[in-house]
Amino acid sequence: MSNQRLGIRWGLCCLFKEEPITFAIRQATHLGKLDRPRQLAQLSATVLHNGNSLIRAIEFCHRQGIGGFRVNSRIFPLKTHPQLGYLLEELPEYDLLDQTYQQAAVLAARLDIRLTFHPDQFTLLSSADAGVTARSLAELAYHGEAAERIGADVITLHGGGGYGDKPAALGRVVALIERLPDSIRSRLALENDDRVYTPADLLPVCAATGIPFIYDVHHHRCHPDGLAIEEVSERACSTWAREPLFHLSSPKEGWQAANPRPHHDFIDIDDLPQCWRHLRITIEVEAKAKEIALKKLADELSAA
DNA sequence: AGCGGTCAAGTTGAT
DNA sequence: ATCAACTTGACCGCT
Repeated sequence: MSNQRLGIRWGLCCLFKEEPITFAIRQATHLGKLDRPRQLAQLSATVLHNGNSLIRAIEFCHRQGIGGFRVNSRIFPLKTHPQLGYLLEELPEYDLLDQTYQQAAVLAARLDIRLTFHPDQFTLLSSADAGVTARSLAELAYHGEAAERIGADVITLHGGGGYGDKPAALGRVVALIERLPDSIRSRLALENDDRVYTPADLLPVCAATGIPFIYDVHHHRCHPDGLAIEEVSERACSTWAREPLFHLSSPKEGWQAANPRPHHDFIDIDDLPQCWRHLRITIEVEAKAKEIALKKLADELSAA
Protein backbone atom coordinates (compact mmCIF):
# COMPACT_ATOMS: atom_id res chain seq x y z
CA MET A 1 0.00 0.00 0.00
CA SER A 2 1.12 3.50 -0.80
CA ASN A 3 2.82 5.60 1.83
CA GLN A 4 2.12 8.73 -0.15
CA ARG A 5 -1.63 8.70 0.16
CA LEU A 6 -3.18 11.10 2.64
CA GLY A 7 -6.48 10.79 4.41
CA ILE A 8 -9.21 8.25 4.03
CA ARG A 9 -9.19 5.30 1.65
CA TRP A 10 -12.80 4.68 0.67
CA GLY A 11 -13.94 1.14 0.04
CA LEU A 12 -16.82 -0.09 -2.13
CA CYS A 13 -18.75 -3.20 -1.11
CA CYS A 14 -19.19 -6.05 -3.57
CA LEU A 15 -21.59 -4.61 -6.13
CA PHE A 16 -22.35 -1.75 -8.49
CA LYS A 17 -25.54 0.26 -8.76
CA GLU A 18 -25.19 1.66 -12.26
CA GLU A 19 -21.79 0.68 -13.60
CA PRO A 20 -22.39 -2.45 -15.68
CA ILE A 21 -20.09 -4.77 -13.74
CA THR A 22 -21.85 -7.88 -12.46
CA PHE A 23 -20.99 -10.93 -10.42
CA ALA A 24 -22.85 -14.16 -11.05
CA ILE A 25 -23.72 -17.10 -8.82
CA ARG A 26 -25.17 -20.59 -9.30
CA GLN A 27 -28.03 -22.10 -7.32
CA ALA A 28 -27.40 -25.46 -5.66
CA THR A 29 -30.95 -26.64 -6.27
CA HIS A 30 -30.66 -26.29 -10.02
CA LEU A 31 -27.01 -27.19 -10.43
CA GLY A 32 -27.61 -30.38 -8.48
CA LYS A 33 -29.90 -31.66 -11.24
CA LEU A 34 -27.09 -31.65 -13.81
CA ASP A 35 -24.42 -34.27 -14.32
CA ARG A 36 -20.95 -33.48 -13.03
CA PRO A 37 -19.42 -32.34 -16.34
CA ARG A 38 -22.28 -29.92 -16.88
CA GLN A 39 -21.98 -28.67 -13.30
CA LEU A 40 -18.27 -28.00 -13.77
CA ALA A 41 -18.88 -26.32 -17.12
CA GLN A 42 -21.42 -23.90 -15.61
CA LEU A 43 -19.24 -23.24 -12.59
CA SER A 44 -16.22 -22.65 -14.83
CA ALA A 45 -18.06 -20.08 -16.92
CA THR A 46 -19.34 -18.34 -13.80
CA VAL A 47 -15.95 -18.22 -12.10
CA LEU A 48 -14.38 -16.89 -15.28
CA HIS A 49 -17.07 -14.23 -15.61
CA ASN A 50 -16.48 -13.18 -12.01
CA GLY A 51 -12.72 -12.96 -12.55
CA ASN A 52 -13.18 -10.63 -15.49
CA SER A 53 -15.66 -8.59 -13.45
CA LEU A 54 -13.15 -8.35 -10.61
CA ILE A 55 -10.57 -6.93 -13.00
CA ARG A 56 -13.09 -4.39 -14.25
CA ALA A 57 -14.13 -3.56 -10.68
CA ILE A 58 -10.50 -2.87 -9.73
CA GLU A 59 -10.03 -0.70 -12.81
CA PHE A 60 -13.25 1.19 -12.08
CA CYS A 61 -12.22 1.84 -8.47
CA HIS A 62 -8.86 3.15 -9.63
CA ARG A 63 -10.48 5.52 -12.13
CA GLN A 64 -12.87 6.82 -9.47
CA GLY A 65 -10.27 7.27 -6.75
CA ILE A 66 -11.80 4.44 -4.70
CA GLY A 67 -9.03 2.65 -2.84
CA GLY A 68 -10.78 -0.45 -1.54
CA PHE A 69 -13.09 -3.14 -2.81
CA ARG A 70 -14.86 -5.82 -0.79
CA VAL A 71 -15.10 -9.01 -2.81
CA ASN A 72 -18.33 -10.98 -2.63
CA SER A 73 -17.83 -14.31 -0.87
CA ARG A 74 -19.65 -16.06 -3.69
CA ILE A 75 -17.06 -15.10 -6.29
CA PHE A 76 -16.38 -18.86 -6.49
CA PRO A 77 -20.01 -19.93 -6.03
CA LEU A 78 -20.80 -23.10 -4.10
CA LYS A 79 -17.08 -23.83 -3.67
CA THR A 80 -17.65 -25.22 -0.16
CA HIS A 81 -21.00 -26.89 -0.84
CA PRO A 82 -20.99 -30.43 0.60
CA GLN A 83 -22.21 -32.03 -2.63
CA LEU A 84 -21.41 -29.51 -5.34
CA GLY A 85 -18.07 -28.19 -4.04
CA TYR A 86 -15.10 -28.28 -6.38
CA LEU A 87 -11.45 -27.40 -6.80
CA LEU A 88 -10.66 -24.61 -9.22
CA GLU A 89 -8.22 -27.04 -10.84
CA GLU A 90 -11.18 -29.28 -11.78
CA LEU A 91 -12.85 -26.57 -13.85
CA PRO A 92 -12.48 -27.00 -17.62
CA GLU A 93 -11.21 -23.44 -18.11
CA TYR A 94 -8.78 -23.57 -15.19
CA ASP A 95 -5.74 -22.27 -17.06
CA LEU A 96 -7.62 -19.24 -18.33
CA LEU A 97 -9.31 -18.45 -15.04
CA ASP A 98 -6.02 -18.92 -13.17
CA GLN A 99 -4.46 -16.32 -15.46
CA THR A 100 -7.47 -14.04 -15.04
CA TYR A 101 -7.33 -14.06 -11.25
CA GLN A 102 -3.55 -13.60 -11.33
CA GLN A 103 -4.11 -10.57 -13.51
CA ALA A 104 -6.65 -9.24 -10.99
CA ALA A 105 -4.14 -9.74 -8.17
CA VAL A 106 -1.35 -7.96 -10.02
CA LEU A 107 -3.66 -5.11 -10.98
CA ALA A 108 -4.97 -4.61 -7.45
CA ALA A 109 -1.41 -4.50 -6.13
CA ARG A 110 -0.19 -2.12 -8.83
CA LEU A 111 -3.16 0.24 -8.50
CA ASP A 112 -3.15 -0.03 -4.70
CA ILE A 113 -6.73 -1.23 -4.40
CA ARG A 114 -7.16 -2.89 -1.01
CA LEU A 115 -9.23 -6.07 -1.35
CA THR A 116 -11.20 -7.61 1.52
CA PHE A 117 -13.67 -10.40 2.18
CA HIS A 118 -16.65 -10.56 4.54
CA PRO A 119 -17.87 -14.16 4.88
CA ASP A 120 -21.60 -14.42 5.41
CA GLN A 121 -23.62 -15.04 8.54
CA PHE A 122 -23.13 -18.80 8.46
CA THR A 123 -19.46 -18.50 9.33
CA LEU A 124 -19.34 -18.59 13.12
CA LEU A 125 -16.40 -18.82 15.50
CA SER A 126 -18.64 -18.84 18.57
CA SER A 127 -20.81 -21.92 18.02
CA ALA A 128 -20.73 -24.83 20.45
CA ASP A 129 -22.00 -27.09 17.66
CA ALA A 130 -19.18 -29.14 16.13
CA GLY A 131 -20.90 -29.30 12.76
CA VAL A 132 -21.40 -25.54 12.56
CA THR A 133 -17.78 -25.03 13.58
CA ALA A 134 -16.50 -27.51 11.00
CA ARG A 135 -18.49 -25.82 8.23
CA SER A 136 -17.24 -22.44 9.39
CA LEU A 137 -13.62 -23.62 9.30
CA ALA A 138 -14.17 -24.92 5.77
CA GLU A 139 -15.62 -21.56 4.82
CA LEU A 140 -12.64 -19.77 6.34
CA ALA A 141 -10.23 -22.08 4.52
CA TYR A 142 -12.01 -21.15 1.30
CA HIS A 143 -11.74 -17.45 2.05
CA GLY A 144 -8.06 -17.86 2.98
CA GLU A 145 -7.30 -19.53 -0.34
CA ALA A 146 -9.32 -17.00 -2.29
CA ALA A 147 -7.64 -14.13 -0.43
CA GLU A 148 -4.22 -15.58 -1.16
CA ARG A 149 -5.09 -15.95 -4.84
CA ILE A 150 -6.14 -12.33 -5.33
CA GLY A 151 -4.03 -10.69 -2.62
CA ALA A 152 -6.89 -9.71 -0.29
CA ASP A 153 -5.59 -8.72 3.12
CA VAL A 154 -8.67 -8.83 5.40
CA ILE A 155 -11.28 -11.47 6.20
CA THR A 156 -13.96 -9.81 8.32
CA LEU A 157 -16.10 -11.75 10.77
CA HIS A 158 -18.56 -10.88 13.51
CA GLY A 159 -18.46 -12.45 16.94
CA GLY A 160 -21.39 -14.67 15.96
CA GLY A 161 -24.20 -15.86 18.18
CA GLY A 162 -24.39 -15.12 21.89
CA TYR A 163 -26.37 -18.25 22.82
CA GLY A 164 -27.40 -16.62 26.09
CA ASP A 165 -23.84 -16.64 27.46
CA LYS A 166 -21.55 -14.20 25.70
CA PRO A 167 -18.44 -14.80 27.85
CA ALA A 168 -18.59 -18.54 27.15
CA ALA A 169 -19.19 -17.91 23.45
CA LEU A 170 -16.25 -15.49 23.27
CA GLY A 171 -14.11 -18.08 25.04
CA ARG A 172 -14.84 -20.43 22.13
CA VAL A 173 -13.96 -17.64 19.69
CA VAL A 174 -10.56 -17.12 21.31
CA ALA A 175 -9.82 -20.85 21.44
CA LEU A 176 -10.75 -21.33 17.80
CA ILE A 177 -8.74 -18.34 16.61
CA GLU A 178 -5.66 -19.73 18.35
CA ARG A 179 -5.99 -22.91 16.30
CA LEU A 180 -6.41 -21.23 12.91
CA PRO A 181 -3.71 -21.68 10.29
CA ASP A 182 -1.64 -18.58 9.70
CA SER A 183 -3.04 -17.97 6.20
CA ILE A 184 -6.41 -17.30 7.81
CA ARG A 185 -5.38 -15.82 11.17
CA SER A 186 -3.09 -13.29 9.50
CA ARG A 187 -6.10 -11.89 7.61
CA LEU A 188 -8.88 -12.33 10.13
CA ALA A 189 -10.47 -9.27 11.76
CA LEU A 190 -13.45 -9.01 14.12
CA GLU A 191 -16.25 -6.49 13.69
CA ASN A 192 -18.87 -5.34 16.19
CA ASP A 193 -22.42 -6.18 15.13
CA ASP A 194 -25.76 -4.46 15.74
CA ARG A 195 -27.41 -7.06 18.00
CA VAL A 196 -24.95 -9.10 20.05
CA TYR A 197 -21.27 -8.12 20.27
CA THR A 198 -20.27 -4.52 20.96
CA PRO A 199 -16.80 -2.97 20.73
CA ALA A 200 -16.51 -3.39 24.51
CA ASP A 201 -17.13 -7.13 24.04
CA LEU A 202 -14.69 -7.62 21.17
CA LEU A 203 -11.75 -5.34 21.97
CA PRO A 204 -10.59 -7.69 24.75
CA VAL A 205 -10.87 -10.66 22.37
CA CYS A 206 -8.75 -8.76 19.87
CA ALA A 207 -6.21 -7.93 22.57
CA ALA A 208 -6.03 -11.56 23.66
CA THR A 209 -5.59 -12.98 20.16
CA GLY A 210 -3.77 -10.22 18.29
CA ILE A 211 -6.65 -10.06 15.79
CA PRO A 212 -7.45 -6.51 14.64
CA PHE A 213 -10.80 -4.86 15.37
CA ILE A 214 -13.06 -3.47 12.65
CA TYR A 215 -15.13 -0.61 13.99
CA ASP A 216 -18.60 -0.33 12.47
CA VAL A 217 -19.95 2.92 13.85
CA HIS A 218 -23.50 2.31 12.56
CA HIS A 219 -23.66 -0.97 14.44
CA HIS A 220 -22.26 0.76 17.52
CA ARG A 221 -24.94 3.43 17.33
CA CYS A 222 -27.63 0.72 16.99
CA HIS A 223 -26.15 -1.38 19.76
CA PRO A 224 -24.16 0.89 22.11
CA ASP A 225 -22.02 -0.14 25.05
CA GLY A 226 -21.33 3.13 26.81
CA LEU A 227 -17.99 3.67 25.04
CA ALA A 228 -17.55 6.92 23.12
CA ILE A 229 -16.93 6.86 19.38
CA GLU A 230 -13.62 8.66 19.95
CA GLU A 231 -12.40 6.07 22.40
CA VAL A 232 -13.43 3.08 20.28
CA SER A 233 -11.86 4.64 17.19
CA GLU A 234 -8.55 5.11 18.98
CA ARG A 235 -8.54 1.65 20.51
CA ALA A 236 -9.57 0.10 17.18
CA CYS A 237 -6.64 1.78 15.40
CA SER A 238 -4.23 0.45 18.01
CA THR A 239 -5.22 -3.14 17.17
CA TRP A 240 -3.98 -2.74 13.59
CA ALA A 241 -0.32 -3.31 12.67
CA ARG A 242 -1.37 -2.13 9.19
CA GLU A 243 -3.96 0.32 7.86
CA PRO A 244 -7.09 0.14 10.02
CA LEU A 245 -10.41 -0.84 8.45
CA PHE A 246 -13.68 0.76 9.55
CA HIS A 247 -17.28 0.49 8.31
CA LEU A 248 -19.74 3.30 7.70
CA SER A 249 -23.43 3.41 6.80
CA SER A 250 -26.51 5.52 7.44
CA PRO A 251 -29.94 4.38 8.64
CA LYS A 252 -32.53 3.90 5.89
CA GLU A 253 -35.26 5.81 7.71
CA GLY A 254 -33.22 7.99 10.03
CA TRP A 255 -31.99 7.54 13.58
CA GLN A 256 -35.45 8.11 15.02
CA ALA A 257 -36.97 5.18 13.11
CA ALA A 258 -38.27 2.18 15.02
CA ASN A 259 -35.52 0.17 13.36
CA PRO A 260 -32.39 2.13 12.44
CA ARG A 261 -30.45 -0.95 11.36
CA PRO A 262 -31.33 -1.16 7.63
CA HIS A 263 -28.95 0.77 5.42
CA HIS A 264 -29.76 3.90 3.45
CA ASP A 265 -29.00 4.26 -0.24
CA PHE A 266 -26.55 7.03 0.63
CA ILE A 267 -24.34 8.25 3.46
CA ASP A 268 -25.43 11.22 5.52
CA ILE A 269 -22.21 13.16 5.91
CA ASP A 270 -23.11 13.85 9.53
CA ASP A 271 -22.80 10.11 10.21
CA LEU A 272 -19.08 10.24 9.40
CA PRO A 273 -17.47 10.77 12.82
CA GLN A 274 -15.44 13.96 13.03
CA CYS A 275 -12.57 12.06 14.63
CA TRP A 276 -12.27 9.77 11.60
CA ARG A 277 -11.73 12.58 9.14
CA HIS A 278 -8.02 13.07 9.78
CA LEU A 279 -7.15 9.38 10.12
CA ARG A 280 -5.30 7.30 7.58
CA ILE A 281 -7.77 4.43 7.45
CA THR A 282 -9.87 2.42 5.04
CA ILE A 283 -13.60 3.06 5.40
CA GLU A 284 -15.83 0.55 3.67
CA VAL A 285 -19.11 2.25 2.78
CA GLU A 286 -22.19 0.09 3.15
CA ALA A 287 -24.74 2.08 1.17
CA LYS A 288 -27.25 0.60 -1.23
CA ALA A 289 -26.46 3.09 -3.97
CA LYS A 290 -22.94 1.66 -4.02
CA GLU A 291 -20.52 3.60 -6.27
CA ILE A 292 -23.09 6.40 -6.66
CA ALA A 293 -23.13 6.86 -2.88
CA LEU A 294 -19.32 6.96 -2.75
CA LYS A 295 -19.23 9.61 -5.47
CA LYS A 296 -21.81 11.72 -3.66
CA LEU A 297 -19.95 11.40 -0.37
CA ALA A 298 -16.62 12.35 -1.95
CA ASP A 299 -18.23 15.36 -3.64
CA GLU A 300 -19.80 16.53 -0.40
CA LEU A 301 -16.56 16.11 1.52
CA SER A 302 -14.51 18.04 -1.01
CA ALA A 303 -17.11 20.83 -1.00
CA ALA A 304 -17.16 21.04 2.79
C1' DA B 1 -37.97 -10.21 -22.80
C1' DG B 2 -40.16 -9.93 -18.58
C1' DC B 3 -42.25 -11.85 -14.32
C1' DG B 4 -42.50 -14.23 -10.03
C1' DG B 5 -41.00 -17.84 -6.92
C1' DT B 6 -37.01 -19.28 -5.01
C1' DC B 7 -32.43 -19.59 -3.37
C1' DA B 8 -26.68 -24.08 1.26
C1' DA B 9 -25.55 -22.84 5.56
C1' DG B 10 -27.10 -19.82 11.58
C1' DT B 11 -28.86 -16.70 14.94
C1' DT B 12 -31.61 -13.08 16.56
C1' DG B 13 -35.60 -10.48 17.52
C1' DA B 14 -40.04 -8.47 15.72
C1' DT B 15 -44.44 -9.88 14.49
C1' DA C 1 -44.64 -20.18 14.65
C1' DT C 2 -43.06 -17.43 10.95
C1' DC C 3 -40.06 -14.43 8.91
C1' DA C 4 -36.90 -10.62 7.74
C1' DA C 5 -32.41 -9.11 8.43
C1' DC C 6 -27.68 -9.79 8.02
C1' DT C 7 -21.95 -7.57 3.96
C1' DT C 8 -25.04 -8.25 -1.14
C1' DG C 9 -29.97 -9.53 -5.47
C1' DA C 10 -29.50 -13.03 -8.88
C1' DC C 11 -31.13 -17.41 -10.92
C1' DC C 12 -34.31 -20.09 -13.41
C1' DG C 13 -38.53 -21.79 -15.24
C1' DC C 14 -42.45 -20.07 -17.10
C1' DT C 15 -45.27 -17.26 -20.13
